[in-house]
Amino acid sequence: MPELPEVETVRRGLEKLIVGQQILSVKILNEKSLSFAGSGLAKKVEGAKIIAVRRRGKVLIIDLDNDFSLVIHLKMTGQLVFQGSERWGGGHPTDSFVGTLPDKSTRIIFELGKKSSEKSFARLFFNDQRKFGWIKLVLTATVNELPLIAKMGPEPWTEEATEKFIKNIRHRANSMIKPAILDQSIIAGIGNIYADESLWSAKVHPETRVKNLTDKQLAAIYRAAGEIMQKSIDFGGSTIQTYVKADGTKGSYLEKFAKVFGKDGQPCPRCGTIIQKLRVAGRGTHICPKCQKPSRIVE
DNA sequence: CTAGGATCCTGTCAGC
DNA sequence: TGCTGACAGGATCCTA
Repeated sequence: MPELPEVETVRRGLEKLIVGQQILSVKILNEKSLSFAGSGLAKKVEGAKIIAVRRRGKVLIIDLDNDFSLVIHLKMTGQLVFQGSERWGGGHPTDSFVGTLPDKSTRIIFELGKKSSEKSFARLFFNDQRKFGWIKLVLTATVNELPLIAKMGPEPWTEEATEKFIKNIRHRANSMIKPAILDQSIIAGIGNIYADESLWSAKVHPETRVKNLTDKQLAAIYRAAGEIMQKSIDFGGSTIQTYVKADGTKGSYLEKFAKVFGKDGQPCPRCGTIIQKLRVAGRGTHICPKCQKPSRIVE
C-alpha cells in the first residue's frame, strides 16, 4: 500500500527516533520477512548502530555502522511502529498503530537502545498483515545493485527529471498510461492511489495509450504526481497522527486528501460529475468520466 | 513490446 | 450465523 509519500513520512519519523540507536537484538517472528544472502544474519545486525535512514522510491534504507544496510519494502500492508518513551508509527494504516504490540501482524522486532544505558530501551516493530513486505540485509555498497533500485526511474520532483520520465515512458508507446506510471522503472514512487489522483489532476483517462499523449500532457502528469505527492508528505502521510483523530475516533487521511481515489459515487470536486470506478490493468481505478474523456484516437 | 493472469498472504466486506 | 467470492495503496514471473 504505502506509496512514496507514506514511505517518506516513515523515513522522516524514523530518522528522528532511531538514528544513533544501537540494535540490541532482532526477533524474527516470520522467517520470510527478513533475509540475508549469507549466514549469521542476527550476528551482523546485533550491536550495529543506525547511522542514517534513506529512501528511494517506495524503498526505505536503514544504514548501519558496520557496512550493512537494512533495505525495507512495505508493499501493500507493511508498517513500522516505534515504541519507546513515545509511540510513533507510519505505513499502512491499521489498528496495530495503536494496539498492544507485538500482535498477529508483527513479523520482525528490533530492540533498540544504547548498551551503556538501560533507560533508552525501545522497540521497532515491522508489522505486515499480508507478508508481502520484506526486509533485506545487504552491504551498503550494494544497495543500488538490487534490481528494483538499479532499474528505478527518477523521483518525481525535479524539472530535469521530466525529460527522463518522458524518455522512459516513450519506450512504452502502446501501453496504457496508468500501468505505465505504476511501473517503477519509468517513474519512482507512484502507486494505485497517486496514479488515479495524478491522472485526474492532469485530466487524462487511465486507458489512454502513451503514444496518443503529447509531451505536454506527459509533463502535466509528471508535474501533477510530484505536486500531489509533495502535498501528501506535507499533510503528514499515513501515520498514527492522521489515523487517530483528535477526538480519538478513526480517521482516514485519504478521506480528506484524495479527490477521486475511493470516491466512487461521489461528485467530482472539479465538475460535480459522479466519480466512477473501473478496472484498468487489473487495478481498481477511479475517474471522473467528464474530466477524463477516453482518447478518441483508438487504433 | 503488450495484456492478462497467477503468485506471494491475510483480512474484510458484500451477498446469499 | 456461516459460507463464498471479490477485492486490496505492490511487484514479479509466466504465457499468449
